[in-house]
Amino acid sequence: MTDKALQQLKTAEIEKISHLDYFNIGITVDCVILGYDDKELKVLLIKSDMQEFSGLYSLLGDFIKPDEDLETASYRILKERTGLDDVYLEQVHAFGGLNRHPSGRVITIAYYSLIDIKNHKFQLSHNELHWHPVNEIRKLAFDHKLILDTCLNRLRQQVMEHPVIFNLLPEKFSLRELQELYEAILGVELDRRNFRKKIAIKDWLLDIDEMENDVPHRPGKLYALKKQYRPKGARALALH
Amino acid sequence: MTDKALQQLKTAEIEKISHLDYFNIGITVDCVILGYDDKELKVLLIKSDMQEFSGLYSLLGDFIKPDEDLETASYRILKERTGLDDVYLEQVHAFGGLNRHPSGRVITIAYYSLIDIKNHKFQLSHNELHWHPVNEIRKLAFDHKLILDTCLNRLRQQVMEHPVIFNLLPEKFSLRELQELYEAILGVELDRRNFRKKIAIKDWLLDIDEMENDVPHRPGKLYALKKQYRPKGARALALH
DNA sequence: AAATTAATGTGTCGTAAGTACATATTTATT
DNA sequence: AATAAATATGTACTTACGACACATTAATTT
Repeated sequence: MTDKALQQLKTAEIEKISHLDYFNIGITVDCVILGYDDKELKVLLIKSDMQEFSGLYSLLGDFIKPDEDLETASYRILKERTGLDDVYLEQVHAFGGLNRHPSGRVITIAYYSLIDIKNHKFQLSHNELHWHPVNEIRKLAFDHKLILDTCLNRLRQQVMEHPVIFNLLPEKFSLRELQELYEAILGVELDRRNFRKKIAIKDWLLDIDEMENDVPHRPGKLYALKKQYRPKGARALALH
Repeated sequence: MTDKALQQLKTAEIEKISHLDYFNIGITVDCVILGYDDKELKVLLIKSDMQEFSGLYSLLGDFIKPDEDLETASYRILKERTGLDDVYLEQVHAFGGLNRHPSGRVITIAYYSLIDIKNHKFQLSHNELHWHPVNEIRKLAFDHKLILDTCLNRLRQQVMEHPVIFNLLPEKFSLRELQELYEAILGVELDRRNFRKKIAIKDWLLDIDEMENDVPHRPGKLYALKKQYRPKGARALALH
């Protein structure tokens, strides 16, 4: 080994240390991937592979790569885990507590996304993935329960003001399905007449002149979200 | 140099590289520090010291230290720059575009804070600091104009629902002052009678039975925010 | 085929909040 | 004493919200 090479290695050691001072913070993106099925709001979780959290589930996340921005990273995770690339995605909050990750300092930026479980086929190659009803979740790995709750609160806010909820439904749906979804998200029962009045005022829906045909009772009319409210482009990002 | 030491240096080189792969992203906090003076909403800015942005101003920010969480970092910046430690602070959004910082990959987490300019003495040792009326700002260094606008939008939302605006005012204020502040933030003119009705319904204010005494016209009554709505503790963080 | 069941679909009334708008009162100033 | 400029306050109209009941339709059962 030449002196030059030695010097290079020493420099590396020094640089590594000074680097560690300010750059040894990992940055991840965590995705709260929400779906709606069986009249329940569900979140996609994976069994934690960390010793410290054995038996617990965690959200889907990954380190941000040096050459991808935040939205690209969260979109990549979604694509890798669900195979979907036409999803609603919204940044919610950054979490940076000192001890939130057992193996070092990791700051995470949390996103939530809304997908239609039924209308897409999954790459369920990762068979540690599971859909969990959000109401039954008591504990998650890391601070992921806090992240989940924060995202759910954001969703509840959004739902009252913006037509985001339709990302959880198939293209055509009945007003009953829509109401049940609102009830699942908000955790309250709604009066059918008042609900319909409220939706009518928003003027979000298109009467497509079709009826339900797979229900064991009187079929309801089907509606679709008006085009102008549909997320635009392949990557449906909510910009603020 | 022993073989062991050599090996250690080699390991350092490797670790530095793999470290660089995922940990060479800098993380900063940027603070949109807002104050209200002369019937205008103002933001505290500093002249950028970067070649690329010469002549432009930027928000106040700093790298996050390895041993401080996000709130601690933003609070530290506020304290360093304003000397204040009883401020309203709220996280707004993380910005992670690839080319937002000329000297490398830097992700920033933006906070806004509201302070009463007049009632506190400043450590204006940093005399590159200036208060700028937000309405007159056209361009800032980095992506700070986008960050500013994002924070202002968040503030406008909050203002309609929560009593955050009072952090910009002295303890005692008249309804006229309060209305002017709302008008400055929202950028609209409000009807005095309807405004007072709306504020009365909120039931935020305490009639302290004092009058203005420094105005060149008929003095108005003074009010204070009820205790229950005042930010609690030295570090007045808005938790969500 | 008739009766039953279970869901869809719709309207009204009372209450609360939002909006537009005008006049009397008080204080400082002239 | 008169004037100017701001404070303080109420009403009528419209719109949204919440509680509430009954007729209709289609599938299922008898």
